[in-house]
Amino acid sequence: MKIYNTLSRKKETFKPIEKDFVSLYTCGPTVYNYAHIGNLRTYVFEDIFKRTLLSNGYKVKHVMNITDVGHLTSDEDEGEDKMDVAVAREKKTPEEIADFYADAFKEDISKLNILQPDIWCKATEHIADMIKLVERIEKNGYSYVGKNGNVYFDTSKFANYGNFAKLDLDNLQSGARIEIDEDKKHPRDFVLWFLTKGSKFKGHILKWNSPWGEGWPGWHIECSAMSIKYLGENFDIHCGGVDHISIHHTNEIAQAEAATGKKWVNYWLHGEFLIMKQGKMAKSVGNFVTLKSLTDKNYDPLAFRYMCLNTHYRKKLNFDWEGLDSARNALSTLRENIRILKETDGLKTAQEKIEDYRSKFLDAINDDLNMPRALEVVWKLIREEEHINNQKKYEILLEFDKILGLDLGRIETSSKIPKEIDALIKKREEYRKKKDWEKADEVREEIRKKGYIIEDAPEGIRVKPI
RNA sequence: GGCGUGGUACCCAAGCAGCAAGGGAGCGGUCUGCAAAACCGUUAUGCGUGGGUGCAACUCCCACCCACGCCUCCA
Repeated sequence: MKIYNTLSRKKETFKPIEKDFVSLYTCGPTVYNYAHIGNLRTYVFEDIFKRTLLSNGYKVKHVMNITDVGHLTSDEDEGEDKMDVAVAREKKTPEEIADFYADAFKEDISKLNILQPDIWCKATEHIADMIKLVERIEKNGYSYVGKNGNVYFDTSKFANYGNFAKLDLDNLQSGARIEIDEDKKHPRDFVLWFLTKGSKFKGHILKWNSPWGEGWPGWHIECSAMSIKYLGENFDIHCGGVDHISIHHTNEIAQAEAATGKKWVNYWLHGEFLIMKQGKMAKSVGNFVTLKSLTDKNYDPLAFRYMCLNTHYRKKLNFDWEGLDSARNALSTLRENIRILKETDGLKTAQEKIEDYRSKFLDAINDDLNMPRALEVVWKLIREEEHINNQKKYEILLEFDKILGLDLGRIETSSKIPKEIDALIKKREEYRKKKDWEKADEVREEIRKKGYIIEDAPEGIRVKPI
């Protein structure tokens, strides 16, 4: 399969370090608030990627972190800690906040049919690993202690700093948007370990002892430390959002490689943003839409998943409600077709035709996860009239769904129809038998008002909640 | 100011040198007592604008316009 590697800015043929085995690290959520659908788009992309790896026969070891250490509102040694803000807002302990939002996150991804990682790792449970990594960096001479006592990474010592993000270091306007920190040798240096004592922000709750004094870890160190712990000093793939390329991942690479002295990650994949009319969605901007706000409006979470699949992961996705409606309708037609295929038979099967569809589908997903093209194959197969029988179509579509994750086999059952509605349906049937259409239509309208739609399909009556 | 991405029908969106995928919506039709669902047909001589290279350009090159992202925590 081919994937676009941010390291080379090219599509590359994927070759894992170990045959048939893939080590995968995906940047996880910060848990001081709900995830929004922009965050979730990235996890959907990563899920499609993981499912594609699995369908190519790889065993995948997937690690995802949970950032339950607060981030400062600025990467400098100032600003409030977001976790502390949540603590003040919700009057809970940091642990309670973190657990609450981590659970909410897991619920969200489960609703989106996203496969769980093999290992969840919480930052607060790996402070010792982070300290060890900072010590290695220190021992190798890549760090210094500022006047305020914070430990900084010395980017000038790391020869390839910024190559990953193609940063033009000479032309970066440091301080253009943020205050230059006097304690750093260079504005682009970043904190490995914050010291409580030196911090301008005094109310910080989470803190630990370290060789440099009591404090808390710099933001970037957690991913480096935990991924190395679970996947080794050199592993296959690291994923995240595009916003992380220039700072977070650039710094992670610097730290990890300064500590180990070897190449850290072979492939980097980044998902593009979901944006609204007024720009990107961000927790810090506060213009975010959660999955719950979708389900509150009776959208199937998988309609959002379909919406994500309709655009390539490296392209910005414009979110609006019309677009979500469009995805919902498409998914519903798709499911309806699957149901019909399951329940009916058709023409004779031409095996070579099936193989043709299968290979086109696999070509699409293996070409840097081209899901719009994969969906095209799905629709063409659905509407294929000539050569493939319905049972075969049904089988192969469910096979495709192992990657799409749209739960296409799900059938909107009539099983939970209340007795009251059931009685009305019987009543309507009686009118229909007598050809009293007026009365029958009245009953249909009554059923509709109670929230159900009746369809007189050729094979019988179907009832669906609206 | 620097770096980057993108502008394809009413909307979303593939394609990226050789007859412009797919979905949604609209319209017309088949089916139906009527609906609904489903299906069929239909909607870009055109791919932001202006130049250039090529037998051939949405696809390559140059300029310009517009939008968005990153350079600050952020998916």
